[in-house]
Amino acid sequence: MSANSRLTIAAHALAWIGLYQRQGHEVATSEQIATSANTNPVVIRRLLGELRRAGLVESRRGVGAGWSLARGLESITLLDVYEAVEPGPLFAMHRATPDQGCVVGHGIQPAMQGIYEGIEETLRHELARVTLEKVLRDVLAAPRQPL
Amino acid sequence: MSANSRLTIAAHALAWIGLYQRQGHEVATSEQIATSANTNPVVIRRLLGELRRAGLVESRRGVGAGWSLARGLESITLLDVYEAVEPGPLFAMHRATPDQGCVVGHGIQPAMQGIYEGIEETLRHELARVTLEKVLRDVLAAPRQPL
DNA sequence: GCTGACGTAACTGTAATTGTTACAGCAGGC
DNA sequence: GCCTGCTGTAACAATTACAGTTACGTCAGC
Repeated sequence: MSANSRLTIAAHALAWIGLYQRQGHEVATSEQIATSANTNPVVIRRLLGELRRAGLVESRRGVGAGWSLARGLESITLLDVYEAVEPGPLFAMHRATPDQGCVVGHGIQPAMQGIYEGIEETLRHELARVTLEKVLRDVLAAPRQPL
Repeated sequence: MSANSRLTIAAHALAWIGLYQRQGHEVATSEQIATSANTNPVVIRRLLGELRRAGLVESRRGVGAGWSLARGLESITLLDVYEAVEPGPLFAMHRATPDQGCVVGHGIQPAMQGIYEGIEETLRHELARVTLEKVLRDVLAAPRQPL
């Protein structure tokens, strides 16, 4: 489907900020997060900007600038992140509108629309069941690399 | 997500063939289906080729060539079509592997992997609940355009 | 051998994602 | 009042996938 990594990177960033704050720091910089995620700081700032628009994080400017959580990790779900970061639907319709003179061409879009809506609703429900708190817990539960 | 229309077009093609066969015809051509879906016959042949590999349709060559269902519409589910037509996962991991020296960078991929697997399993379950028979029923239930 | 459609390669256009550079703007410290 | 470090955002390149299109070899029945 040519899936993208936006949800993954956004969850990574939130988990990173959350852990960093638990260690006593006030704000995290896009530079630090980008290093952990092995990507470019601008990519992180873009994603965090969308999360801020959704009210999940806050940013400070000036000296001592950076990013902090607007809500606790336990109150943020993957659905919140998904909706902030993925605008479009899961499945697309025909590019060109099908032949309306054909029975199938005429009825296929409303039919699939209805089916897709139900499926996306289920997906949302599943995403809503996973909090970022659980994500961080799973992250920390990963087996340590033996040196 | 940059969603594609492959599942939609494949379902369209199967519903079209199914209806056409119920009207007494033996095989449908990619040309006819492409006209209904308002796309190119090659696009249809490519998709139907994948459905054939999955055992959902059959094709004849030579004179009187075309496509026919290998199984009844009531025994084909959207999951069958989805698996035939969409190879990859729903969500992607990081492009570059994250910093393994960072706790989050190290644990994020197994954590998200596990979460994503559960979600995709639910998606599959939902897709499996919809038969192509139901799709065709919904298609035919669409309100007629008044002339 | 003629015909009509499949099977598939090859190429193009378009769009999305990601990475990257560049630079203006802000806020606190000196 | 200027310096500094980071945000905010524009702009562009590289890569990739999807969809559309053309072209042509292949097959099977007449």
